[in-house]
Amino acid sequence: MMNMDVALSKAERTRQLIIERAAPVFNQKGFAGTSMQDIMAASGLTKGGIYGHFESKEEIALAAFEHSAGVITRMIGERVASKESASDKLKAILQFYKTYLFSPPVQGGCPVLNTAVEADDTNPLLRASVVKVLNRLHKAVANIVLQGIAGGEFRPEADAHRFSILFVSMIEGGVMLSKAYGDNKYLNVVISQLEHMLVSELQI
Amino acid sequence: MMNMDVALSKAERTRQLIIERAAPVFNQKGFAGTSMQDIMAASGLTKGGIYGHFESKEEIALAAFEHSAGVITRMIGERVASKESASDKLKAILQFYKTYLFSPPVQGGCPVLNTAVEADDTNPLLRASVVKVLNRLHKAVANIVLQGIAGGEFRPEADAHRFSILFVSMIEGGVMLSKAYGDNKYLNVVISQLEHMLVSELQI
DNA sequence: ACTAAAATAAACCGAACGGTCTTTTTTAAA
DNA sequence: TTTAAAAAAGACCGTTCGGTTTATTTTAGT
Repeated sequence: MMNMDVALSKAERTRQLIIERAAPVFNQKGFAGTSMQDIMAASGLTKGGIYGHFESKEEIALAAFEHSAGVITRMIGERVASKESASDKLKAILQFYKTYLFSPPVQGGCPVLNTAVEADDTNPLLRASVVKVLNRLHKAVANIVLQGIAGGEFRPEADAHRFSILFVSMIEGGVMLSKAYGDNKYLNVVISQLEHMLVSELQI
Repeated sequence: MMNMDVALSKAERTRQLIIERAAPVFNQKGFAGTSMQDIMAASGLTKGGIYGHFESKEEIALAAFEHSAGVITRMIGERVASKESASDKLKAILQFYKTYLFSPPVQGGCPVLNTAVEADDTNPLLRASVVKVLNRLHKAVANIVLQGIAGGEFRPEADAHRFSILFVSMIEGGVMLSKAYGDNKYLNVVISQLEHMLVSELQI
């Protein structure tokens, strides 16, 4: 048996490959719209190979969504960490979403939006996973606002929780419109409004 | 053959029944997630009966989406028509969405959001239909703003097109969050912000 | 009441579905 | 280099898929 401490085992690497290859497929076609054939084609493995690593299609979808969400969360985290001020951090998130549709981290648009909309009435496990990611996102934004308040950069009476709800709603709404129209304009309008609100509602 | 002028033919009534019964199913499960079995169960007809009125599952989905969108468009239209001032008209739309998730006109949330998200990468026909509905919605909102400007109610420099983009994005984003969380709070925050923007950005 | 047409039921189609099982191949420690 | 275990292939499972076809029932004008 191979060394488990040094690196990923073959099985773990293959599992990861399946997840990475399946993620954009699920993100484009959805859970119901993606077949095992699609995952076979994307991963280059046969059914036997895939089911050696996962118990069900749903387990793959769950792992794929968490992977996609992780990619985005990490990219946002990097951009946020690279900025000092709270307003620069928020602007960095907005900048990230500006390039979202042209060069998407995971093909198919925003996995949170896609999965939330498909899963809310049909798949409790996926929905629960979406809620977890949304909570992370909300907390991240709210924490930046709170940091801005604590640092004297934002008004003390600013409502961090409320702002983060607007922040996320507007971005996801803008992503939906821009994807539907195939035109970045809608997302850009929303982002520029958020940049405006940053100044008019938060900044001292 | 029966009289075609007086009323809907049996065929037309049955076709309508299939559409009405299929609409909430498609809106909850999506196109890929809805099977002909589901439509058979919802309509009370067998496959043969259904396929006498439609050529394919896609044709039913298209008609169902247009029906769902029509229901909502009509409800909004009524509420808008019942108000005189532009700001009352916009407020009426917001009020309509406030009760959206508790008593949805079509089960499963917003058909525009649901269909846009599912169809954008997978179903050009459905996507085109979504874009049509979105255009109607945008024009309706923008026209109200323009009417408000013309009537001296809103500032002359108000950007109607831009406002309608924000209006739609925010509502749809709020609907997505509230549906995902199963909590109206998110949509309510977004709506109250839009009510605020109505005053602070449009009103003289 | 008769009848032709319209509407529906129900059996049926091949293909694709998610998932399993057995065999073969690959892997890596001894 | 051998060997036992792990991984993957590929045939196979019953079921369900969207859709068709044919037989039966219902409809409504005469």
